[in-house]
Amino acid sequence: MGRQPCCEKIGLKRGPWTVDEDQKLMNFILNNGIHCWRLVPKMAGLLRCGKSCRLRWTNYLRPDLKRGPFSEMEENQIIQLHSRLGNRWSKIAAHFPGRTDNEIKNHWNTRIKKRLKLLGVEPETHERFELPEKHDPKDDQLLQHCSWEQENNNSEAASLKQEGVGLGLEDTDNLMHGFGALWDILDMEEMKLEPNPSSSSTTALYMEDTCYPNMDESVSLLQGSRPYCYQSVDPLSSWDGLHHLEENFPVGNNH
DNA sequence: AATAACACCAACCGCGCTTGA
DNA sequence: ATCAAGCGCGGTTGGTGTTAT
Repeated sequence: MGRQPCCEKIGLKRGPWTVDEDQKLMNFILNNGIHCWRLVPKMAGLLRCGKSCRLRWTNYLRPDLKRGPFSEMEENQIIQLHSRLGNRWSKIAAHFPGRTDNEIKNHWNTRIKKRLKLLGVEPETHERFELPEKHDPKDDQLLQHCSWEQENNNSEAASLKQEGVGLGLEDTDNLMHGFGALWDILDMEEMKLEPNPSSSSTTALYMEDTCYPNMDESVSLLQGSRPYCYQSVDPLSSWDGLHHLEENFPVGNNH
C-alpha cells in the first residue's frame, strides 16, 4: 500500500506560479507567518497543495534569499562541503545563508560537476583521475571561463592562496591538496558560526517592522530588487487567531 | 532564418523522518 | 509501542532561454 497523497489533488493547480499566486502566498505568509503548510493554500486562497506552497516560498519567495551567481569562494566551499557531506544539499545549504538547497544542487549538477571533471577530479568521489591527452577544444573554452582561473582577481581567494590553498588551473596537482587546506580554514570558521535561524523553512520569520509591500512593491520584489518591507509577525500567536478560519476552510482528510 | 543542441533552473515526486495522539 | 499525518530532503523532470550549426 503506497503512501496517501499529501492533499486532495483533484482541482489543484500545478506548474509555474503566476504573479498573482505569488502575491497571495506572500501576503498570507508575511501577515500570518507559517504554522501549517497544509492550511496555507486554503487560507491564502490558492489552488495549490501545501507542499507546492512550501517549495515556492523556500526556493523563491523567501525574503532572505540571496539570488545571483555563485562567487568563486562559494563554489570552492560547496566543493569542500560536498566532499565531506556528499549529496546532503540541505546540510550544505546551511553554510550559505540566503542560498537554497535546490539552488546549490542545481549549481552543482549543471556547473561544478562539469568543471571538476575538466580538472580531472571525479565529482562523486572527489578523487583525481587521469585526464585524456586529447580532449574537446570546447573544454578549453569552458575552462577559460572557470572561476578558479580568475582567483587572482578575488581578494578572498588570494588570501587563501597565501595560506597555501592553490586551486589554480596551472597547478592542478595542488587541487586536492588545496581543498584540504581550505577545509582547515572552513572548519575553523564553522566553529565560530552561530546557528542560522533562517536555515529552516519552518522557523519563525525574522522580519523588519513594517508593512507588507503593496502590489507595485511586491512585483518589484518578484523581479529581484527586494524592497524589504514586512510585517512583524509572531507565527505561532498569529495562527492561534486563525483557528476559526480553519473551521471555514475544513482541511480535507484523505486518510 | 530555422532548428537542433545545450544549459539552466523551477517545480514535481516519492521516500524517510519526526511528531503527536 | 504503534500508527497516521505532515514535513523536509534528494532525485528527477520539463519548460524556457541561449548558443551553435
